[in-house]
Amino acid sequence: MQVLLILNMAIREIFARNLRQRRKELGMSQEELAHRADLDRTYISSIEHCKYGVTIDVLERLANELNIDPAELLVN
Amino acid sequence: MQVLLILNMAIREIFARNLRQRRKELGMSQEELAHRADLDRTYISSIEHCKYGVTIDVLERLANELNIDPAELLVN
DNA sequence: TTCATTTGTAGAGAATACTCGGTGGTGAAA
DNA sequence: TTTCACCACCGAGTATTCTCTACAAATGAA
Repeated sequence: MQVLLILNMAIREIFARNLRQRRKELGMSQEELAHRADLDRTYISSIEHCKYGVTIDVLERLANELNIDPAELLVN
Repeated sequence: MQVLLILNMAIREIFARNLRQRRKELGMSQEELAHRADLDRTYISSIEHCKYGVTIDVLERLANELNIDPAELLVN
């Protein structure tokens, strides 16, 4: 049952969870990540709350600053 | 040299190449893929030509119809 | 060649991503 | 308590994605 729930998790949630987790792993604030990826601070907060479906361009910039492969941010 | 070029390929191009390759592997037309993913046909053509940076929501729907993991469409 | 299928491209409009300025809340340290 | 760093959220505006219609070029089979 738990498995099914995880498998059905929408991609926004997967991305949000991976983003926040990786950001915290690096001890980086939303503000710092936003600045480095040339994005707005409030936008980082928004996507970590699944408010928007980010474009792959933004995903790439975030992955670059998080020293992670873009695809990694989408794996469940 | 070839390696550097591939590594520097923008994510739109990586996605475009993977999408077209996987679609053709399944013998699926742009029209059929568009219909199944509930997208416009001309839009499929556009993204295979890197005209837009797709959202992860669209990426997910395409991956679903191509029987592939969303992350796979972003691996180089 | 001829016909059918598929694909490329352009333009206009609707939908949504993304920016920007501000307000307030939480928890930890002084 | 006060201060500070970090975060959630709210409009409102700008930029871009995505839809739709139309037409033309390419491709392949008969």
